[in-house]
Amino acid sequence: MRRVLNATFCLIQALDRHHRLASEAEAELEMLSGPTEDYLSGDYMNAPGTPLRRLLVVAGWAAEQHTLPDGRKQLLRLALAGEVCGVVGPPSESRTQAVALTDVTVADLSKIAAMVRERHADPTLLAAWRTMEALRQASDLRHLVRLGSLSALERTGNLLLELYERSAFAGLTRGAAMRLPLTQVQLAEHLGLSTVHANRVIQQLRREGLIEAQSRQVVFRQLAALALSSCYELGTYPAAPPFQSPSQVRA
Amino acid sequence: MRRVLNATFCLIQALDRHHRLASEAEAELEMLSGPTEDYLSGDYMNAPGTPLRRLLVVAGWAAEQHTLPDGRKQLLRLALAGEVCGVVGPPSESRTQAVALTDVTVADLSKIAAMVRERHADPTLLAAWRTMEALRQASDLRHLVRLGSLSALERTGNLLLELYERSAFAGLTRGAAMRLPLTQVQLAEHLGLSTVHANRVIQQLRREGLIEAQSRQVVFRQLAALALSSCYELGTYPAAPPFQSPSQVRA
DNA sequence: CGGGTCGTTGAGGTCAGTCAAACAGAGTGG
DNA sequence: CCACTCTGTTTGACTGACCTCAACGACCCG
Repeated sequence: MRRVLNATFCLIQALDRHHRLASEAEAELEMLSGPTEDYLSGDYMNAPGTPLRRLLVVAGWAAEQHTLPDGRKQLLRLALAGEVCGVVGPPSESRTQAVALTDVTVADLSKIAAMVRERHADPTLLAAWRTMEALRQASDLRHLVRLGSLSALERTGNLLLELYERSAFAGLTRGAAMRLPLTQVQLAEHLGLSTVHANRVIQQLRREGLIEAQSRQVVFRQLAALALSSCYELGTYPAAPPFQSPSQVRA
Repeated sequence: MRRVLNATFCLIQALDRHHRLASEAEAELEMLSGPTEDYLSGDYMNAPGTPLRRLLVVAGWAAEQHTLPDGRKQLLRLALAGEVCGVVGPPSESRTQAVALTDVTVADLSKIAAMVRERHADPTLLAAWRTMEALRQASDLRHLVRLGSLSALERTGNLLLELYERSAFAGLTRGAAMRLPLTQVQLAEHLGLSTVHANRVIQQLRREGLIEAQSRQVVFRQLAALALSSCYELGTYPAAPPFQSPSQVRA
């Protein structure tokens, strides 16, 4: 019971950050939000063969993963707390799965997504939902640029900065510090690098004094310098969250 | 006047392929579709600083292009006739522009997009629109996999095959032949390769007897073999168009 | 203690980028 | 008609970024 409340609350929080919700919208969300599900790091979160559901990440990190016939894996989109995981087009190829990158708690948004699609939702909810999707799309495009045009070093710094801004938006940073519970293997799979090379790149960022990285946490030492050398435009992401109530307490 | 009709007709055709339109939907489209615009190869199609409009490509090829501070360019999404160009998230960074890859005729879909967003549209139109957007998203993800996980050779073959299926869907192929009016420079910018290497890769595909490429046209000699060696899953794209009236006459 | 994952390091190979130059075709102007 | 330019393709030689293979250390947990 506690969990259901948490999911609803987290969802309202997340959407409200994108667009101020009317109380009617909050009521709708409370009615429709289902129970949460827990997964362990590495678990697949969709039944094999079924199309991906839309899952709100309540706590932890998740991603969509594409597996090639020969076993190569590509992490397509990372989703941190407050973001949505598991939206793909209709081909819904069986090679694409939603996977838990850490131990994770998620909530199924299928019903809400359907409601939004059918337009039976509060206008403020629609607006928030749309903004959220637009941001996700922008994030996709940024990653296309990363993979297509940037060197390994730029790519890595660039991604870290985006994750930092997204974390900040979700109220998950403290100063220049950000939790980053991903393994280097996972980072490499997202960045299109070998794990060995990803490791070396991270070390170089450290050596150059741009970041400190240790025990699932990254501290940015020179944000502006890193942004410059990584071709990242700071401030692109909607800035600081409007205001954060003492909410985001860890479950 | 002739042109306006063409744009409307092309739009109806394109949407109808995704989801059978009711006649009410067609009426709505006829009311809202604006005049077409012509651009020359290389032109930017949005006024600088303004957010990208949604443009239906009536004839020719277009793309969204991201330019890095140091001048590197990345073609994000290709749009061929019947597809939409110019959708990006709200950051709408000034570095992203809609560009004509060939001489091109487009129609502004802003009004229709707004109508769809506000839900004042026929249900079949909404469904068609949604399917179209989903396909575009799926295409984005495929390209992420290409750039992140595939070698230059696989990447190129894979892209060609996707373009082939998309062309076929739009009724623009004849047998195993497809028009491909892109320069190798443009292909390279989309594939994240140098033009020199893109050229060598294309030659290798030719040498291996997988394709014939010449004068803006590609002929696939061994579709299945190419798909296998390029990690492309044939048939992922909605198959042949329902039926093509003698419509797609070149303007 | 053994076995697991994760991070780290070294040596060597290869894929793909850079630089440079030459060639082909289309359009232009004399 | 022939230079002439411009864009696009092609080729060669060289360089370097990144990958592969392999092994090792740190840490956690049973």
